[in-house]
Formats: sequence, structure tokens, C-alpha cells
Amino acid sequence: MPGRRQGKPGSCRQRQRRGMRLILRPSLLLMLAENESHGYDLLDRLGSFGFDSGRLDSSIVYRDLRDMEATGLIESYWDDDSKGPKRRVYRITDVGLICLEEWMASLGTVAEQINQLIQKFKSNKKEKKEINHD
Amino acid sequence: MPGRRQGKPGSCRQRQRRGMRLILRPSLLLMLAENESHGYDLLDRLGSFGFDSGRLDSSIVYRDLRDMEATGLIESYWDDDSKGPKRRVYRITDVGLICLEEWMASLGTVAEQINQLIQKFKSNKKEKKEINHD
DNA sequence: ACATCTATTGACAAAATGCAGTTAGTTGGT
DNA sequence: ACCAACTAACTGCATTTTGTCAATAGATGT
Repeated sequence: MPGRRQGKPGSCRQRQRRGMRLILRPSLLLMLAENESHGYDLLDRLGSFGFDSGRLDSSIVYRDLRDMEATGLIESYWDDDSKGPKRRVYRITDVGLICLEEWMASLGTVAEQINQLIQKFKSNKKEKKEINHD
Repeated sequence: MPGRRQGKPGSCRQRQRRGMRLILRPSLLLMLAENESHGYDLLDRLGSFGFDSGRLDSSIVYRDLRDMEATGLIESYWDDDSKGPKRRVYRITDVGLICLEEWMASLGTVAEQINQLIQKFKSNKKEKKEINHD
């Protein structure tokens, strides 16, 4: 009996992951809108966007960067002048700037929806409390 | 040369989907915290949570319900008394109530992170404008 | 009889994820 | 000289998770 997603009762935590993925690319793109930079650097600046560096595999970041390059949002060149292994330095494109704008708009919508959901949740809780009190 | 996620330049829209998936289960669980109900009904009440019913395949909803049942957040029974085909009616469990609480908390965090991101974006834009004006 | 609406489920391809490993240059210690 | 640790980027692959597209089936209206 295979049965998909068997899950122990208590595995209610993967929502974090989803949340992270939702803002990963926008965060990267925003950083690149400020300054050009390379993956490794972006990776550890992600902390300031609320990312838990322990939970975030570097391959995801590198992969997202490559993907964004493939879709034309960013472009890259090799920097071999810096010390250490050479870096692939990314910079945002015009398409990327437009996309960033769109992403921010739709993230705004998502945030609103989340807040509405939370409001509903709170009023539901309140209601229950009143019934139980009665 | 295969290359993952090749994407035309302009496919900057899939963020919506992620946002939807982020709140789908919490929305369903919240509805079930209010009243027990069945998939088909929940499905069309999703509109009031900001879901575009055109974009959301019913099988996703049914699957999420089954998955939540598998993890013990909800439980179900068959209702054959109602007219039409029989329904699988779900109700939330105690574990589900706790989970709902946790989900709402972590969604709150996500909303905050999104808002911070948007703030950064706005101040970045402002900065650029000032430089260009100078 | 046939279309339509209600209601749920299944199968399968495509995409996303996590993990581990590979390649390489640099720095510093013993 | 050798080894460990850090920086830096990438690849491969087995799972999970999605999205799509049906298939099934009772009920209702014409």
C-alpha cells in the first residue's frame, strides 16, 4: 500500500518552505537591482530577507539564478580578477526590472490575501469563545 | 542541449500559483474549523478567499483534502442522505485546530517578510529616482 | 435518451526539491 | 609538503509535489 504523502500527524510544517520559495527569486532580483553581485554573496545576504541560511540549500539559489538568466531577467559575466575561485557575476536586465515590478505587485496581493485569511481566522476564534462563554 | 526551465523572456508569471498554493490548505482548514463540509462545496467557497476558480483545478482541492486527512488534520465520513452523488464530508480534528494555529502564525511571518521586501523595493526605487534627478 | 450538474477519484507527465558529490583556487596551520 | 577550511559554482539523481486531463457515477431537467 503505497498511499501518497503518508505523514506523521504533526508534519504541519512545510508552509515555511513554500513561503521561502515565494520570495526567493524576488529577493535575489531586488538585490541585483541594487548592485550586481555573484551567487555566493547573494546567498549569505539572504539572511536579511528573513531566510534561515541553515534551511536553504545553496544549489537552489544557484539554480534560480541560472533560471532567471535563461528567462532573460538577469545576465552574467565571469570575474576572474577577484581572489579565490572565479565568480559568475549577475546583473539585472531591463526585462528583469519590469518583472521585478510585476512580482512586487503580485506579492502585495498575496500579502493582502494572507492578511484577510488571518482576519477571518481571528474572527472565527472570537466567535467560538463567545459561544463557549455563553 | 536540454537545459532546465528554458522559458520565453516574459514568463515572469507563476508567482500567482505559488501564492495560491501557499494559502490553499490554510483556507480549507479554516473553513472546516467553521463548519464541516465536503470538497465540492469548499471548492466553490474558495472564491471568497481570493481564488480564481477558473485557474484552480478541482483535483488539487480534493487531493489536498485527502492529504490533510492522511496527516490527521481532518477526518471524513460519507454522506449518502443528501441528494445527488454521495459526498465525503470533512471535519477538523484537534490536531487540525492546533495546526491551523501554527499555519496562521507562520503565514503572518510570511506576510511580514513580503511587506519588508516591498518596502526595500520602494526605497530602492526612490533612491534611483533621486540619483537620476541629480 | 441525452445533456447537464453534482461529486469524487485516478493516472501520468512535468516541475520542483533536497542531498550529496565534484571541481578548483586560496589561506593558514603543523 | 600536506591537510583542513573556506570561497565559489555547478551537476546528477532520487524523491516529492504539481498540474492536467481524464474517468466514474448518481441526479435532474427536457
